[in-house]
Amino acid sequence: MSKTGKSQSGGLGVDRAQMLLKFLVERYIRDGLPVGSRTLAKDSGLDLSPATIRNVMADLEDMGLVRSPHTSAGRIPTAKGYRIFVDSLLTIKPVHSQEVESIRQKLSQSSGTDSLISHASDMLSRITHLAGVVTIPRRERVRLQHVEFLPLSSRRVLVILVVNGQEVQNRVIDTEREYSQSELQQAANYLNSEFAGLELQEMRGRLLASMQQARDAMHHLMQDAMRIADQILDQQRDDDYVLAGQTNLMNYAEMCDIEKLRHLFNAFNTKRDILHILDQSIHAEGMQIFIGEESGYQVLDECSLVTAPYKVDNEVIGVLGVIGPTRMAYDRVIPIVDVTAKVLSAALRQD
Amino acid sequence: MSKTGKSQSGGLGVDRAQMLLKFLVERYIRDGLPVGSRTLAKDSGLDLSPATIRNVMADLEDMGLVRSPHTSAGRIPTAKGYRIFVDSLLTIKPVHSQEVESIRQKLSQSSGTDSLISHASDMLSRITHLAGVVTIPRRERVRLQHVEFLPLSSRRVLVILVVNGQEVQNRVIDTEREYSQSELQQAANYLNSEFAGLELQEMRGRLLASMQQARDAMHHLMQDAMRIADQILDQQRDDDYVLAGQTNLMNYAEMCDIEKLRHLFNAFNTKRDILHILDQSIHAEGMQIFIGEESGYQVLDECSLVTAPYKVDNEVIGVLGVIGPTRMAYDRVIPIVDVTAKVLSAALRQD
DNA sequence: CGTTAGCACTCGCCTTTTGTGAGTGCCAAA
DNA sequence: TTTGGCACTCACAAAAGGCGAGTGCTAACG
Repeated sequence: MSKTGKSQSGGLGVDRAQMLLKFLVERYIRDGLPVGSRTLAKDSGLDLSPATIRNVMADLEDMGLVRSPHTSAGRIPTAKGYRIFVDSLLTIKPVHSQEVESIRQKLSQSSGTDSLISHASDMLSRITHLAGVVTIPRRERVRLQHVEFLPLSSRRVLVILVVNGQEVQNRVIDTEREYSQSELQQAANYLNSEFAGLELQEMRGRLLASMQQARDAMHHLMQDAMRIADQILDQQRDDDYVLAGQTNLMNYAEMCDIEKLRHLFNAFNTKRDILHILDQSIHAEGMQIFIGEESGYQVLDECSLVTAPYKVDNEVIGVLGVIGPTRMAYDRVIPIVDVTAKVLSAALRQD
Repeated sequence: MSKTGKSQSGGLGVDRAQMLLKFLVERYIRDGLPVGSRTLAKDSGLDLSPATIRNVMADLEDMGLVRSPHTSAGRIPTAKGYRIFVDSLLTIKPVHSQEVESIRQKLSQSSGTDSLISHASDMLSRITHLAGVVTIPRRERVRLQHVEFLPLSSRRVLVILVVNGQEVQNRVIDTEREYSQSELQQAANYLNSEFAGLELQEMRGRLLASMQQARDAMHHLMQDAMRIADQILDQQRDDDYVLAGQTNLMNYAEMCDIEKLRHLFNAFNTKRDILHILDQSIHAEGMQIFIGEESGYQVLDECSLVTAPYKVDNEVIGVLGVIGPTRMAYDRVIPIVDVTAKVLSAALRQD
């Protein structure tokens, strides 16, 4: 009845419902308490009586955008309600310039990819008071810069690979036969002169080809080196993330349930599920927001995840974001995540 | 009165009090509930009436070994009570052989110091159901094996140091002037031939001496290299630990207080305080047990820490242990920590 | 027809009350 | 020295009551 009435009232009526939803969500985010019709009537700015509001609320409830925790409490937004709010009602708050500056400063003064990542995560958690998460960058193109073989014992060789400018990867391999120092040197020289600057995958191909032609003495060592390259490519795949400020999450009332918190923290440690969700955002072009149950993962019930990809050379190489209660200040968090991604991208470029 | 009475009763009386304390602590550890005189009378094996027990309890309370949470509850051990219990009453339970085996297996199949450490931590937490902690090994003697300079850009050089067999450290330095590839090569050769096999500190000394004599062209680069060596020594100092199974702590009733838990977790993240306590155990010769307030750190109230040092070549290079509620199963935990330290030591030796 | 006031009703939450039982301390007797 | 007895103390749980915010519905109003 009232539903049809509302839809018949044309654009204005819908607008009013949306205004009220917006106000309700904002209020609930602010106070964490169910919002009643009286509050809405008084503070929404619209000149309506509580009774009218109640009718609108009934409509919103029918649409599945709000719900009452119990008979005589106000309404709180559902995941669907948050969705509408975030997608079309949200007024983004500009980031405080001193916050941007502090991020920039922190990231500019940190050297090395690793510390960059962990500082980014830290800044995210500190500014938003939520948990910050940044995936370890995964470069599709792993470019060999330099390789070094170092004999450890008779049949063990330490392989050091410098890739992508300044990342150092190292691994011990057990060789099939003993190599002399000069042999190792020779092999390294060969690889460096032939393949420096190439991507690991390409190097792999060429190495295979050249080995088929000339089955030289280095054959086995080269094969081992290739195995290493493969391993590095593999390792690249099952990557990792850095989390900061988990403890922030303990401050929120909705997290008072210790059992829930435990599961969430377990998920953080296990990493698998979280990585899976983050993976979804790495392939999306822009920011992504997962609200509560939407993520499909039980542990993230009542939690939202705001993510933004970061890139180098216009290529997405990782995702960062924050995890917090569904009831987070999206208007502040979204731009902060956005700007952090940009600053991190910039910092990585000149790195 | 009764106190003098007890001490006059000679050895037997004291024994009885100790027996009762032991039983009380064991029972409290098992159930987590205050233990009353009736329970003690019924299950302690001693043939005494509750009233007698009460007298003994009053004595123990006077000595500060037990206390009542409130007027009409049983007694629970104080930190001092736990101390006596652990120091002189505890009957150690042998470690289940399959547990030792699982530790050994896990550690033997992990390659590299880092994974060894984190697996050790993981096993500790898994077997004890508490939080496991293992410090990153700090070798007093950092022995240079090989050094490599790699030009990144005009004034940036990547320094790769291989130390202690297979550990690779790398750092980027900004140089004062531009060095050619051959200059870098030359410098590396010099360092490798002169200092390979020496400890960093000794190298530092000799380098200083030789630089005073011959102020050669490499002067600055050498200085930079020395700075790196220093940094590595420094970094060695303010080291780090690996924590596993924090979430286990959430299972314990005494941790239901979210505020307390938050502080504890914060301490884990900050690392400073925890490191400080662990530092104390690294200089002690054997196992160490910190009970509750004894540690002197507020956050570890109601928590105990059981640690054991681990060594390589008879030199202590780190500490491992578990953190849990004061009310932990010391009889099981202590030997587990002990054996894990031994297994880790063994695994590191052949590494 | 949308909007509003009025009203009965619901229900979470807080406080108070009350009962219960485990456990104590003390005393006097064995 | 040990024990039984007894009065007493409290934490804890369940029950009861009051409060108040908020709802849904209905009927009246412009």
